[in-house]
Amino acid sequence: MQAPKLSIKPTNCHDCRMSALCLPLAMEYGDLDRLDKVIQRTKPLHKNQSVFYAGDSFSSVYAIRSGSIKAYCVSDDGTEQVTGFYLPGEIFGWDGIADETHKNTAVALETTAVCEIPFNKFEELSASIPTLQRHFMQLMAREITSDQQLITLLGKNSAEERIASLLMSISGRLGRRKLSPTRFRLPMSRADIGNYLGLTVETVSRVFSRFQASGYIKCDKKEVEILNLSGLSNLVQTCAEA
Amino acid sequence: MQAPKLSIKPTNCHDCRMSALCLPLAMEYGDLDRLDKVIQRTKPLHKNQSVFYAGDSFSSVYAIRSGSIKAYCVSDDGTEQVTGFYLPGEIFGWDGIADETHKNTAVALETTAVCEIPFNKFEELSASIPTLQRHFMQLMAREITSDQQLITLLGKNSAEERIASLLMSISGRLGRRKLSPTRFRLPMSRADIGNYLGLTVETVSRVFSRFQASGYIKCDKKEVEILNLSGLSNLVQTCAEA
DNA sequence: TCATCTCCATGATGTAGATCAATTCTCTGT
DNA sequence: ACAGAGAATTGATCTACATCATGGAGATGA
Repeated sequence: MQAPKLSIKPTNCHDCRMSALCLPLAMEYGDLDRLDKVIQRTKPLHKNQSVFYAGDSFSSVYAIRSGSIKAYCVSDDGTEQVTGFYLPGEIFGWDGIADETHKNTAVALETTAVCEIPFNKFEELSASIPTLQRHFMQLMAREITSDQQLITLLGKNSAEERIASLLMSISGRLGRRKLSPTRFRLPMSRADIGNYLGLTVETVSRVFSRFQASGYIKCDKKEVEILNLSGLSNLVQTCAEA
Repeated sequence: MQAPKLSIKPTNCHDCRMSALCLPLAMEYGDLDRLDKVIQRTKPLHKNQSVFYAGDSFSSVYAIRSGSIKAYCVSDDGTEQVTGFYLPGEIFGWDGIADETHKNTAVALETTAVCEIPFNKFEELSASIPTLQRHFMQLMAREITSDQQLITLLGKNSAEERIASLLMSISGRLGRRKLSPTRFRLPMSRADIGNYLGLTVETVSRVFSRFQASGYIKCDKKEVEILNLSGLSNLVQTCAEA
C-alpha cells in the first residue's frame, strides 16, 4: 500500500501568489524559470526559530511565502533593537551585503515559510537578466526609503502618530497582497512594537486603549480591526510622496 | 597670445584621491577607464544650491569630491526631516531608485564638487563588470545599515549619546579619507544636527556645552576638536559588529 | 557703517512618555 | 488540570527634553 501523498503547497515561482510582489514584474516567462531553479524552499520555521543570526556570514536573501519575520540587532550592552517586520511577499536579509556579514538576527514571529535565494547564483543570473538586477536594486532602495520614514517617525512624531503609522503600514502591506486591510492579526508582541517604535510596552498599551476608546480601532490582544481608516491615516505624517 | 590655462583639478577617476572610497577596490584598470568615461563632472555648487529636489525624476547617483551635502525630505505639513549628511568620497542619491523619483532634496552645505553617475549607463556597465555591480549593492547595503543604526539611536539613546555618536561617525569617516579625525569643521548648523537626531537646537547647544565642560571636546562654533576620543566613544552604543 | 538676519547660548517652566508597581489574563509544559 | 512564566493593562510618580524667552556674536547687504 502506498503512503498517502501530503497535499502539496506551491513549490515553484509560477504558482506562488506572491510572485507579483517579490519578483520582477517585467521578467519574461523563461527568465522566471531560471530564477525558479535557483531558489531553495526550506521547510516551515516555527515560532522563534531563526533564519540567520547577527554575525552569520551572508550568503542569501529571503522571501516570505507565509508567516512573518522580525529582524533585530543587539547592542554591545545586550539591548535589542528591532529593525523591521516582514510580511508575506516581502524580502529580507540584505543587511548582510555590505560586508558579507549579517547585522541583524531574523526570527519567525509565527510559523513561517521562506524562500532562500542564494546571492551568488542570483548575481550571475542578474548579469544576464537586466530587469532582475534593476528590480533587486529597487527593493533595496525601498528598504532605504522605508528606513528613512521610520527615522522621521522616531525623530519627530508622538507615540500616537508612531503607532498609527505602523498600523497603516501593516494595513497597506496586507492590502497590497489582497488580504483584508482592516481586519488582521498583529504577529508581533506589544514589546516588539514598542522596541521598534522607540516606546515602552506601557505606552504602546495605553495608546492602543486610547485608540479603542476613540473608536479608531477595535482590538482584542493581537486581533485588530480598524474602524476608522481615514481617521487613523490623518494622524500620520509621511514624507510627501511625489 | 594664448589664454592662460586654469590650474586643473583632478578630472578623472584615476587621479581622484577619493577613488579608493567611492569606487570598487577590485576593479581592473581598464574597467576604471570605462567608468571614468561615463561620469560627468559638474562645476562646483555653492552653499545652499541643490543637486536635486524631492519629486525630481531619478536619473543619476552622485559622489562627493569635496564639500558636503545634506539630504532631507519634507512632510505634508511642511516640516523638514534631515535624512543624512554626506562627506567627501561618499555616494548619495539612491533614494530615487525605488520608483524613479527622488524622495529627498540634496543641498550643498558649503562649496561642494560632485561627480554625477548616470544610472542607466551605470547599469549597462555593471552588467559586464560584476565587481562594479556588487560594489554598488554593497554601498546601498551600507546605507541601509547606517540608517538602521540611526533608528536605534533615535529609538533608544539619550541626547548625549546621539550627539556623541554623530561626532564619532564624522570623525571616523574623515579618518577613513586620511583627514584629521580629531580636528574638523562641522559643515552643518546646530539646527540641522538637531533635526537629524530628533532633538531641538537648544538641546544640541546644551550638550555641546556640557561636552566641552567635561573635557570631551573643545569647540568654537563649528570648529571642533575632540580631546577625549575614547571617552566620547564610550558614550556611544552601537549595534555589535560581527 | 549701520541695520537686519541668522546662528548660538543659556535660563525658566511645562509635559509626554519613562519608570516603578500591581493585577489580570494567556499561554506552555508536565 | 495545574503551576509558573510571559504578555497585557492600568495607575502613580518622576525626568529628560521640549518649549518659551532673552541676549549676544557673526554674517550679509544697502
